[in-house]
Amino acid sequence: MASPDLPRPLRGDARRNRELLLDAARALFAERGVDVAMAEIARRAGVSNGTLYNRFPTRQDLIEAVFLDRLEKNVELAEQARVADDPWQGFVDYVTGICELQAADRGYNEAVTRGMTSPAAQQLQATATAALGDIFDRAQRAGTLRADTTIDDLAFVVWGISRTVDMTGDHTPRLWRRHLALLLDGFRAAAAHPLPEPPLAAGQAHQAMATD
Amino acid sequence: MASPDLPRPLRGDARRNRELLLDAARALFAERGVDVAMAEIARRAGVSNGTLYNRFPTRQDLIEAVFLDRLEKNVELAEQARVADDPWQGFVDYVTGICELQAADRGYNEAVTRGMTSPAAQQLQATATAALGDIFDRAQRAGTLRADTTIDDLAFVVWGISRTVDMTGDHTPRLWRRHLALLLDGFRAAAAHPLPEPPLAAGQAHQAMATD
DNA sequence: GGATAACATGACGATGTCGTCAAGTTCATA
DNA sequence: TATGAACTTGACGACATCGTCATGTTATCC
Repeated sequence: MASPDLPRPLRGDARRNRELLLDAARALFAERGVDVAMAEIARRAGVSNGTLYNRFPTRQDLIEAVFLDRLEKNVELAEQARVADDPWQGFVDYVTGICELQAADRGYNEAVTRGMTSPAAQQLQATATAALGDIFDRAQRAGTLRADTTIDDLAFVVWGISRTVDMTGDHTPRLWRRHLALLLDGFRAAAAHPLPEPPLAAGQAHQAMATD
Repeated sequence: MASPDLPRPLRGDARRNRELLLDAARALFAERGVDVAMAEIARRAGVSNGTLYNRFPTRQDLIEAVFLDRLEKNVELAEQARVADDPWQGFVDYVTGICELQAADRGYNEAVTRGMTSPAAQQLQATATAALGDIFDRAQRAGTLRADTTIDDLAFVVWGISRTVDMTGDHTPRLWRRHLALLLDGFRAAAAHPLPEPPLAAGQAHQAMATD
């Protein structure tokens, strides 16, 4: 049957409209979050809402298409941090990097929270998780990162910083760095006091915070 | 002329319906947040939506009526912590207490975030803020709480924990205590590394996090 | 340059929420 | 117990968003 399951390529106008929609969605997601009205995205892109639904049948499809490159950026950050000269500095740089992604785009954290289910996204997340494991191991073996933490504890950082960005981003756009500095001091081995609860199990963390 | 500006007392049935509405709203706010549909609150209370709007013309009125007693609880926690034997323990107890309030009631943090504008609420917030100032001073003078933090930095704790509760409360209801422990370790003087940004100005913090 | 599949359009019905109001009912007072 | 004010009711119009679909248009291929 000569059927390679490749989807046939889009027609020229359809491809152009797809790009216009992605641009519009990217901008609106960044400033107002991923729950903006679909009709508004279409209007901003200069196409009808019918076209929007033709290209992206569900909001989730649109979200995943928009944020795939942010996931790639995330992986890139992790790869750099994994080979940093100073293990602790690598850890700090990575964490700071993903927080910067969030500070720059209100929709990013919402998208990751919702979960990215496309195969491409899953793959990137797996890669980032693996690299993050190395980053953690190195920093813990160096004795700077406290030994009783897990990569799943980074969910606290991501969640907390995104909330601070939501609350203060408009008015004091750099304040989240203060929040992060306080949090990071709590991750130092020198600061360690016993933790009262076990960390999130790996599966739960993945479900809840995806990869970043 | 002979006009004490006291509002006349409600009629018996109206008073009863008011209580039914408050009970219904309290329960729904706690489990689903303060944005539940007004009609659903009325239905749960067993009255018509018209009655709901008669008693509480705006959602904000209802929210403030529901959460006033939580603010009182907050003040109570602060008064206790202010006279604790160990200043650091007092600080920890207070912070843990307000986090417990949030963990028990999804609506509480939303309500405070939105701001409580009634005179009674404002007064309670002012009292709590004053007590919190003392708690901070004592713990800093004792040398356990790092000196470069401000009461406004507690906003980070409140915001972060509420987010963690939102994300994990259903599945791992005690996990937020781990998050809090990590945060508190970052507030210890022994852990202090320089902070990159100045704290929120007092006015902004009040606006943003109210009193807790 | 014509035929056809791919695509775009925007009006539409469905759904959910809000706050109001005219009409009916109940409480409180004398 | 009768009267008027206080209160309750639930239907209603306004609004916003969603996803669909019949119709009209455009690109692509022979």
